Amino acid sequence: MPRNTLTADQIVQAAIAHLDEEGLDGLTMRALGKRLDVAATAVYWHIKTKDELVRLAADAAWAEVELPDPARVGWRAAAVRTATSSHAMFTRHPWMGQAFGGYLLYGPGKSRHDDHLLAVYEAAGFAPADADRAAAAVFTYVLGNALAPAAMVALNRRLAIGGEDAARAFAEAQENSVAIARTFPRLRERIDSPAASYAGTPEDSFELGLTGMLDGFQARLAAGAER
Amino acid sequence: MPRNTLTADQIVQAAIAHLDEEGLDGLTMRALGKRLDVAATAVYWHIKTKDELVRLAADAAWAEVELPDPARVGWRAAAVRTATSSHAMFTRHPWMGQAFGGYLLYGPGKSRHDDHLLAVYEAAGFAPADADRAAAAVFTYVLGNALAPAAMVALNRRLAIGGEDAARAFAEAQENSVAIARTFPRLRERIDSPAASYAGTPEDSFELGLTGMLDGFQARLAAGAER
DNA sequence: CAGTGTACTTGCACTTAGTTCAAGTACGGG
DNA sequence: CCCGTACTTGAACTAAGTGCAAGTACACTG
Repeated sequence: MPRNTLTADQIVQAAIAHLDEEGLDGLTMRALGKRLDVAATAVYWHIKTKDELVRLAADAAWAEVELPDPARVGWRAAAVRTATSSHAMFTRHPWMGQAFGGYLLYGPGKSRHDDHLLAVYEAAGFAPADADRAAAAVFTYVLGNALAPAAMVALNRRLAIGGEDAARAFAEAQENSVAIARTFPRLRERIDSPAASYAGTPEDSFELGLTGMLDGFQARLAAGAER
Repeated sequence: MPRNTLTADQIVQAAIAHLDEEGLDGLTMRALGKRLDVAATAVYWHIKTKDELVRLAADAAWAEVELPDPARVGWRAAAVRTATSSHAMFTRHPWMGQAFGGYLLYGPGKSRHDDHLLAVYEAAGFAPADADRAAAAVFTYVLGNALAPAAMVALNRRLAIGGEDAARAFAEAQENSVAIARTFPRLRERIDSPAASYAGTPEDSFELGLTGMLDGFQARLAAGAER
């Protein structure tokens, strides 16, 4: 093995730094090569494609997020902290807001966030379906907020996705369009399992998450509080 | 003026059809030209760039959304309908989930959704700050959910944004990262106006929107309802 | 110490996609 | 019949992802 040799980890760290500084569009293989003082194509020995590189960078970025213990701080505080720390991660790495769209579905076990968020509500004694909906609602709220900084970066820029088998993926997307719950590994497990006791449809999840929010607003309205 | 001539509207309609069928990545100028039975570069006489074309397509797609009258159906029903119809639009046009990130900031007065959503809560008698937060929370919830179908399309694909002046946009993005409220024209107007009575910070908006949701969940938890 | 295989690294080149531009073309008006 | 305006075209430039054949350097073996 040569001595001063590239490693996949070096590449991922350099990619994160580059993404943070230049944004998702700033990450070109040639630019990354320049940063590593290496030919652009040298990266391809260690990493299959640019997509995989971004995914690895996203994995590494998620690992930075500190997740609270719901048993110690209570479910409300845990939910808020989970949401805010995740949001802080999105703020620190704005490219994640864009990349996470694809990252969501890169496979189960990749993100600790979904499992943890669900556990928060389960620990509080929510009925399974309600825990699912609450976790999904909070996460999509964070994700929606995370898109704001990403949108600012995207201002006056170009957004593009590329790949093959568009028609099939498209059909699948429409079929599952409302089912963000399915994109969380443990929720998917529960939903797809034959023994699952999950009774709600994806539409239920969306509607009830929304009405859950409205209940909260109504309480504030009733209290007439101008905070 | 020649007889069988392209129009900007024809191009936009073709672009929407193409985006719906092939996704954001499927829209290449050459493919669009083929669909219009015209050279790819003919489009450039009518439309400045591909970015502008996507923006025009997004404008046209938003125009399809039916928005309810809060005075007639009540604010809760109006909020749900606004959210669901907007979500349906994102489902019908999954590329919007990606494109909207940039679309959000293309300028004020482009989307009816934000104004309408705010009006819903104002009509219900919410305090201004609470109305802002509720509108922002609901919208980000929809937006987060909308990202799920987009994510499915993005599966195994590539996400990229391109453009210039990255550093400045990036700094601006970080500064305003939590302020999704600012991305809504009327909210921005209220926040930036010297006479504004809006007292909350963007962080307040995020935290209070979140706790508003949690209040709703708590009510459901207390009711012990397994719906 | 010489040889050899493995683990990289490199430059070249191919491809796709956005965009520009000089050169056309067609149609309405005079 | 001519001419100008309003388009349309094909060639070409650029940037970026990626494959490939060829090279290089290090560790290990004998």
